[in-house]
Amino acid sequence: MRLLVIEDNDELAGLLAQGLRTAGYESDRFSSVEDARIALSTVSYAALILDLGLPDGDGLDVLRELRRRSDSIPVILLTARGGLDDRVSGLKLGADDYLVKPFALEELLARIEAQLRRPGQLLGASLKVANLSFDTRERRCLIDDTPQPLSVRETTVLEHLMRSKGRVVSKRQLEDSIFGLSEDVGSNAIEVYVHRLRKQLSEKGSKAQIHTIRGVGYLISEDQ
Amino acid sequence: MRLLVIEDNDELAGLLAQGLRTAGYESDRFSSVEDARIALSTVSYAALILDLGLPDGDGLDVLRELRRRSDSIPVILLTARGGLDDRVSGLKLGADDYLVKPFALEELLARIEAQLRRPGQLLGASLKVANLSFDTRERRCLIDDTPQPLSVRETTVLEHLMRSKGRVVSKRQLEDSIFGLSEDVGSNAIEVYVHRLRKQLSEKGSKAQIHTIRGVGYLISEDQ
DNA sequence: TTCCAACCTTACAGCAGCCTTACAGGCCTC
DNA sequence: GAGGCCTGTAAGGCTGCTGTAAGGTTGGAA
Repeated sequence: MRLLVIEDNDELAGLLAQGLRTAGYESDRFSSVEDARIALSTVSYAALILDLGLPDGDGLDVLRELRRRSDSIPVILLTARGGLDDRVSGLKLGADDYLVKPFALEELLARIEAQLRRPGQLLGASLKVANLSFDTRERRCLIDDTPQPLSVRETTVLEHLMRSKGRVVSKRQLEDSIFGLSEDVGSNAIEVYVHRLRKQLSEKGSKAQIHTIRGVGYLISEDQ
Repeated sequence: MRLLVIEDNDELAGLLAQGLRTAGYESDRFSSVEDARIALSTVSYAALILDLGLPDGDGLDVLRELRRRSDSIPVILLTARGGLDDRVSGLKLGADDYLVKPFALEELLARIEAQLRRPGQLLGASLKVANLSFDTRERRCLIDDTPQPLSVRETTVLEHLMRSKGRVVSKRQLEDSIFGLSEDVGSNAIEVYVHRLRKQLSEKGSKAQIHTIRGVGYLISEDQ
C-alpha cells in the first residue's frame, strides 16, 4: 500500500518515511506543490499526507483540485501549531483529518489506519480466495488460517491481487504499487515476483491461483 | 517499563529517577511543557508523572491534550500543598491520581503500581507462551514454573515480546522501550539482546521461540 | 507453418538485514 | 582491589531478498 507524503522538511520527511515503512506502508515523498500534482496524476495512492506550509504554493490548492475532480483519496493534513485557519479551511475543503505538529508517529499511523478503514477504503476485514486469505491489518498471508512467511515484494504483489479479486491487474499497476515514482524498473521484475509468489503459494497448498491474461495482466481466483 | 517524569525541580527529579530505577522502572525526565509534548509524541510510556508548577506553561494543558486524543496513559499529578484547584481540575481533566508535595517515595511507587494494575494496563496476570511465562508483577521469567535469572535488558526485551504475543514487534519499538529519549543507540544493541535472550532461553529449555521477520521485526511464539 | 511478442523460468551478483563473537568499560560484591 | 556480571559497541560473516539478464516456452496473428 503506497502513500504520498508532501512535506518540505527533510528531517521530518525522513522520519515519516522510516516510520511508514516499518508500519508496512511504502511511500513516495515530494516537497513541492508542483511535484505533488505530478505524482497524484501518475500513481494511485492509498492516502495523501499533506503539509500545508510549502515553499512553492498552497497545499490546500492540491486538496481543492483533488476534491473538485471527485477524487476521494483520504487526505491527512499536517499543520503547524496555531494554524487554526488552515485546519478549518482544510476540513472545509474536504480533508479527512489533521494533525498538529509536533505529533506522535503512532498517532499518525492510527489516523491513517482509521482513514483506510473507512467503508470503501483499503483496510478492512480479511480478503479471501479459496483457502488463501490476506489480513490487511497485519499485512500477512494465511493459508488455511496458518500464517505464511512471504518477502516484502511478494506480499505487496499478493495484496494488490487480492484487493482486486475478480478483476485483472495490469503489470503497470503492479509496478506502480511497488516502485512508485521513486525508482525505475528496467526489467521483468514483476514477472519474477509473480513467479516467486506462485511457487510459494503452490508449495504451501494454496488453492487460489494466479492466472495470466496475456497482454492484459494477472488475476487471482479459485483454482482452475 | 518506562515512565515519563515532568518535574522542574532538579533535586526532586533526581531522587525520583533513582527511586524509580531501584523499583525497576526506567524513566525519562524533562522539565518543561514543551519537552513533555515532544517526549510523549515520540515514545510510548507506561505512565506519566506530572508536576503542575512548570516554568513554561500549564501542565494541565498536556493532560488535556492527551485526553482529547483519547490517550488513556495513566497520569499521576504532583501538586504543591494547597493547590486544591489544580487537583480538582486535574482530576476533572482525566488525571488518575495525585500526590501532594512533600510525599514519600514509597507512596508514589504504590500509586504507580496501582495505576499499572488497572484493567488494560501493564501490570497483571502472567503472560504465557508454551512452557515460558512472564510474571508482570514480579517482572521475572519462568520456564516450567522455575524462575530464571535474566539481565535487566534481556527481561525488558522478553517482556515486550510477550506482551505482544502473536504480533510482530519492530526493532524500533524495542529501542524505544529500552532507551527512551535519553540515550541514542548507535549500534546493533537490539540484535545483541535478542541474541543473548535466545541463548538463555534455549539453554534453559524454553519451548517458546523468538522468530525473526526479516525487515519487520521479532515475534515470539511456540516452537517451530 | 512461421514468426514475434509476451510471458516463464532460472541463474546470479549485489546488498541489506541480521547473527555472532569479541572486547572494553562500568558497576557491584566480596 | 580482584573478580564477576552486565552493557553497549564494533567488526566480520552469513543468509535471504532483490533486481537484472539471458534463454526457453507459449499463444496468436499472418
